[in-house]
Amino acid sequence: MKYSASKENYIKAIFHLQQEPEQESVTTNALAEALHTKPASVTDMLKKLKTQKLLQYEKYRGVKLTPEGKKLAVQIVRKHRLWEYFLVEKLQFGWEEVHDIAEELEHISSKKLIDRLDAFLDFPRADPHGDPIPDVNGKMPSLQQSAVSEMPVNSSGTVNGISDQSADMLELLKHKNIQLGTKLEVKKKFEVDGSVEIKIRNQQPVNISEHVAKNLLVAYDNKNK
Amino acid sequence: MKYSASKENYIKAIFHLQQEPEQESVTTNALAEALHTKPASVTDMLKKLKTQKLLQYEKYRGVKLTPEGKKLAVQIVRKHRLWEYFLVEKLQFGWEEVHDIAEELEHISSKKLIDRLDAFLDFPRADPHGDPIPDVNGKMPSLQQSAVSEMPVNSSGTVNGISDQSADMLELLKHKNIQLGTKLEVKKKFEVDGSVEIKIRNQQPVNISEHVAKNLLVAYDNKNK
DNA sequence: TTTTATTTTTAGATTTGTCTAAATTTTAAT
DNA sequence: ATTAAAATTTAGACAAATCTAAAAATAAAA
Repeated sequence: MKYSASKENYIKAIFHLQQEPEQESVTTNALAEALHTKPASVTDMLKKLKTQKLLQYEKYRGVKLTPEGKKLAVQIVRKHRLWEYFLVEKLQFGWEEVHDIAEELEHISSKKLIDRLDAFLDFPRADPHGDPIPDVNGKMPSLQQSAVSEMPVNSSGTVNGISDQSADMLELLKHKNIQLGTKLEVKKKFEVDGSVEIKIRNQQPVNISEHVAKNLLVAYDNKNK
Repeated sequence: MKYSASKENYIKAIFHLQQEPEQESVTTNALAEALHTKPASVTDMLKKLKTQKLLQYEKYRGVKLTPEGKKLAVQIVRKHRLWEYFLVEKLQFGWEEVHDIAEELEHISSKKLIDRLDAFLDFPRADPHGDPIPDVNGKMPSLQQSAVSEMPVNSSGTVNGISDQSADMLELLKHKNIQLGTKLEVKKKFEVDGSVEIKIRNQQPVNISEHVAKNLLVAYDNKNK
């Protein structure tokens, strides 16, 4: 079955909103906001998606994906994240630039394309933002991921994401030579201000502030590149 | 300026039909056929594209791209062919499978993406079908390309395209171990039946029929991978 | 528990791209 | 030079996805 880009966007948005804890059913207004559209448009579309069995919807009662809808959502997320990984890893894009492009690429329909891309990229487990990439069967890898601030002294890991994607943050990281895939080791943690001293291979140890340490995500289990 | 996938398809189709020799202006029916749509729809669209200054159109008089329209067309062709090259070269697709996927990918809007892709692929000059890929500025490389049948004895070149894309032909080539990028040398030419004996590195010389020789295209000048 | 405010839905329009059927224009043929 | 055939355009409709404004339902507040 093939769905329009617009429908896929609705399914994806519902999926993401559903993830939020204790967020059983998704509200019309929330969807409208997420999709930069108007509540009336959302109602219209929900009715269409319901007839396609992608979601459960009772008027005024909010919406929930059916298993089928969820399956579709996961496939879209898979595409989105694989393309993001490709853009950063192979085409040298910055983490911050890839979202919008992936937003378009995720609607390319060929399943074979995406599976081949997956293999070409050597089956990455997380995208450049540190979010897990579902495998061919839609299974999400359980990432052993944590912020640098949570790591014990002398432990090491590989940068695989960053939660604060602000320009300032990226600027700082670039300056400190930290990027996706950078292997680092925690040398010292300062309780006073929450700052952390880290060492990157072949470089002098550097100090990062609490803010940075909390927003720099590291994988310490998976061979994520 | 951004145009819908549909509009881009019209522009591309007109561009290709225009290429045909002595084909000054393109006809409504020809366009309808090329786009698998109805003449009435074409008329409607031409009126819209005219107001956007992409083409010259007088009713009943056929249509021609303006310089602006041509520029757009070339950009689309560039995208299409680069993606095809990517699919074959990096994702191991067969020549015959890539067209439809590239047909979708060519509408992804980011110019930066396509320029990065170009660099990543090392600026290929021809797509898997042997058609030239326009460069960043829209300039078509002049390919020194010819059919194997036209090559002098003892000359060599690299397979960069094939005109007969039939399943049978591809089957035969696969069997003979000939693929995109294969380097070959012409050993002998038989006038009787037009067949040619060629040698591929590390292999015994093989004989190909006149038909194959005429449809197997080889680059003997450009470093086309 | 009324009343008020918020959320959601309906009704009716709009835009884009398409279609069929009928009318018009051009081209080809007698 | 007419007439017949082919190509093209117009007119009117339709599906998808969106919108605004108004109505209805639910939730919150007095």
